Amino acid sequence: MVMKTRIKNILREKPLGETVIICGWVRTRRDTGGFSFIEVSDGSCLANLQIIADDRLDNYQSEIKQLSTGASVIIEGELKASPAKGQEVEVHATKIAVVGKADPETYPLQKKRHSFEFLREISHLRPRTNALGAVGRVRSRLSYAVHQFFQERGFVQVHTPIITTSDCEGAGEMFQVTTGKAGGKEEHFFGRPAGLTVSGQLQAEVYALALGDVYTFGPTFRAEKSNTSRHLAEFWMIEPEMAFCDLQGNMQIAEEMLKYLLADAMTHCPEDMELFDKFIEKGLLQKLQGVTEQEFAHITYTEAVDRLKKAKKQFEFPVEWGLDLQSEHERYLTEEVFKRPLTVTDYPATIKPFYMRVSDDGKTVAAMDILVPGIGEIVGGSQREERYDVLAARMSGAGITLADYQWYLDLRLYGSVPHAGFGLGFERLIQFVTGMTNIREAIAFPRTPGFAPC
RNA sequence: UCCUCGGUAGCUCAGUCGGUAGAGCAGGUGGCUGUUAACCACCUUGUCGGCGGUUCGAGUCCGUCCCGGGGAGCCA
Repeated sequence: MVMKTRIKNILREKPLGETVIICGWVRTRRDTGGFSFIEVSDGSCLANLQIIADDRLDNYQSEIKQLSTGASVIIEGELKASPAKGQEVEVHATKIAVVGKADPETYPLQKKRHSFEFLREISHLRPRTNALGAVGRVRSRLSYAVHQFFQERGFVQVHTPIITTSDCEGAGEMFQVTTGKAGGKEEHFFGRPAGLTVSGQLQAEVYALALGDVYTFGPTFRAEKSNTSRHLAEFWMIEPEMAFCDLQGNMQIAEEMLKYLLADAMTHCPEDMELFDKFIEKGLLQKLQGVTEQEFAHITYTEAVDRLKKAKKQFEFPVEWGLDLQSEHERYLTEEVFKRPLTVTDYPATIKPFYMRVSDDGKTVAAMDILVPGIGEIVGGSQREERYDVLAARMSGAGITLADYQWYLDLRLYGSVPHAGFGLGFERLIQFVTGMTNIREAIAFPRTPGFAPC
């Protein structure tokens, strides 16, 4: 194995005069007289490294001058200060090995800008572009920051099951899991119908009532035929669950976490974030900076309904206490009224799932949604119903067979405590942080109805 | 799933009243001693999304299906 130096480190440390070995992919080649400029990316950072290759290289005519976008190379050379504008340093190659060619007649990626729609058709090649590569790095960093945030605060990560026999009411359609031996006497492998999880919440509650503060961070599946810029059939969700915690505490940790993650991306991925700010969403950095500095707005559902009723704006859908807020209503509130993240709490019990805690008024539940400009709902959570009888009644009302969820009810039978939690859509967070308008750019391999090419 | 706008060269797109298809970029060849989406000259590229219909004739009109964008519902 070669002792490669990553371009990120070269650009940070700039070890002038030293011999370095770069392993990467050609982005572009420019010839001029007796030598060529080759820009190489190795994925470690946004920036390319400029390589000077001249005709003293024994394969200059035979291979170097044929190098095209996408080809893989191993380059050995001396790092020198660059005399021209555009880059501080460059490598004067003493040896260039062409590892893998990329036929320019058929290689789909060109030097110019491609539409994201086109890049989606080549999801196996699109991380080689500046924008998707940057998303990949930021996503990785944010994934790390999620763990860091919770671990710093003593939360324990729980790996909740991917295959489950419990539906989480109100969380959409489940994909069914079978052995594939259809026809004849198909038996349920797990003894009863099973599916891919739509949420780890119910199981996270089990561990919260044992370990205190826990979180899950894993894939989630929804068999909804949703075809929008903010829905995926397979997505990642962060779900903290906290024992001895009420709605207030829940709101606090959610706001703290969002701000922590935004700040982390700006601190640790400055070049990538600058790319988004420049080419994807103008003013992105200012927006994110503002979010980290300001307190989130907070209103109750009832106040939201009042505001919407008094609004001069004409809405397509009716506003009435008891009806759920529509997208247009949420967007109006967060984008036009408050112009910052907005937490809406205390929704009518009739429009929220059984597990949310019924408030003293008997009409509302201790629910919270965090709405964000441009995306809408990014967090959905609640204080959970910890009273056995109230929960059982709510479940029966929702048409749930109590016996199937006795394990969930047991949590209220033995040492029940007030507890709360929420779900944060990881891809929606990535959208918000990168400015990507379509969620299909926020995940490496998006799965949507009719689309799962590899 | 519904509404709406699209699908034309490898990519981005133009194509008038129905008369048989074009531009930029990419790619190829040659030129250029420091380029930066390099530059200059020349050259190549088409199942006009699929199927069916109307017509002497369809990229263009009609039907239908597939795919994509935007919006909605569901939600994270």
